[in-house]
Amino acid sequence: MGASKSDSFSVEHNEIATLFKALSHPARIAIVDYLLSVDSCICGDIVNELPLAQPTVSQHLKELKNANIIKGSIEGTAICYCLNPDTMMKIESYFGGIAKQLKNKCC
Amino acid sequence: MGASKSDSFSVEHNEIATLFKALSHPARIAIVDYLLSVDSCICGDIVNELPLAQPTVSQHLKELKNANIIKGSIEGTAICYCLNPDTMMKIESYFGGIAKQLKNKCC
DNA sequence: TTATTATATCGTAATATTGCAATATAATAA
DNA sequence: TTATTATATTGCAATATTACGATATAATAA
Repeated sequence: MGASKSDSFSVEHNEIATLFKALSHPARIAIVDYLLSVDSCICGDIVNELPLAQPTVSQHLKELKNANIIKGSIEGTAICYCLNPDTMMKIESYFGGIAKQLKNKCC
Repeated sequence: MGASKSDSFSVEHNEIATLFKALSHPARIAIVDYLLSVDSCICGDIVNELPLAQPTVSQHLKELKNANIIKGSIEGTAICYCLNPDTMMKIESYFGGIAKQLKNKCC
């Protein structure tokens, strides 16, 4: 074995884990951070921001896009990426719920 | 190549990514969920809850412990695990900050 | 002491991720 | 049409993760 036994877990648990997996690499956190710091949506500038080759950045962007953390829209020759507020809010509310529950129970 | 180029990224970005990596597996999300649902802190019951062998669960618990997401205390022969509220609040505030910033900027 | 019970570690096979050079695709510009 | 520019995909090597049987450790019970 070696593959993750995702079938054995609930859809919800898999969804949350998939979301975190997309955010489990420093390059992808750096991309999210950069997209937050930029007023307008920037595309290939991300490649210049990161210490990684263009294909590697493209791969990371793809993973973020698959997880619905970012959205990309075509603008002429370039592609403009930005954060997806819906997904961010989803994660926030998940942890908001946990934080609320933790205030009552503790060991 | 193949290894993550963590040295090329900031300590902050690496820390957050490490935290999220600990939550990037459905089994570990299930553990967090279970610890939330249980009033008192439970130990080896986690093994019975999950569809995984004991060594595999132990390994997942170790990763959550290393990331400071859970804490373990010895209770006789057993070990009692519980969530670490500090780390949970840290994650909550990370997404809270993002949510706040996203309300102004959007594409 | 010798069980018993609970958890951790070792070793290893299967699989997944990371990174990049080379190349492909797609849209505009000349 | 042929560049040029921007991004995506392919293929592959290096490394990391996942899972578990076997075994080790640690604390109590008999």
